[in-house]
Amino acid sequence: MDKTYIRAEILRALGQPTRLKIIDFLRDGERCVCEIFPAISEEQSNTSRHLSLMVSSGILSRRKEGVKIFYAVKRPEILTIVDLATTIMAQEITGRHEMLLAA
Amino acid sequence: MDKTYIRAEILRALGQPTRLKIIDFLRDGERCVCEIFPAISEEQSNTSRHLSLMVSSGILSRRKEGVKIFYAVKRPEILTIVDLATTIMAQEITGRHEMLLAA
DNA sequence: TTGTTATATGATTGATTAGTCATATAACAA
DNA sequence: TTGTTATATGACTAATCAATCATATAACAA
Repeated sequence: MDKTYIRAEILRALGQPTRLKIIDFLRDGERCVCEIFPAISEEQSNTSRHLSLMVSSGILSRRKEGVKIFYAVKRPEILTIVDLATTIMAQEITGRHEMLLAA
Repeated sequence: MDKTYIRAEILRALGQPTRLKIIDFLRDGERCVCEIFPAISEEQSNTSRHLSLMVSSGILSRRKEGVKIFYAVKRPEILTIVDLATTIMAQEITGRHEMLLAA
């Protein structure tokens, strides 16, 4: 129940390439596993594990409909965080580029 | 140079309890290692490793002054991300609480 | 019922990680 | 010079992680 630990868990859940690919794919709305894993070119079982991890970290929501399970980004703040990471990445790349030019 | 991988690296650097404690301590401005490690109750060597990791991930900046090395949060977006994670955590806790009440 | 599709999970492997202890380096003071 | 303080790093360990393969479960169709 440590708050630092819970915050870290949320951010750690976002900090993995396969999971980021899933989140990017879910930007347009909910999708079932059968749509997600071919879209990100990962195995079904691996995709399923990452989806479960993100549900238990509070990143994704899960909805069952017949045989299919639909996943969606649970809160808009998630996408804001990912977008801010993109901003930081862009600034880093610019910065490193300028360092190279100056050298 | 994969962009998904770089974004993941930034978020992963934020998603660890000891590193979150460091970032929280650096909210008020730059601090040297000798101030940081007692404040977060971690070993000097462990703290130094986490600081180096965050510098190479683009999270912190490093400034040398005599014997001391001062670290600071490199970009305001970093703190925004951490604050959003706190918001998500609060919503998660509220949600789980309501589920308990409803059960 | 049997077959098919969608998803989850046990068992395993190799890689990465956080943390510790001891030591190295570097800057400055006396 | 010697001593002291601040920081970084090599070597190591135990724990966690991502990915894979095979298999289990669950829902529905024929």
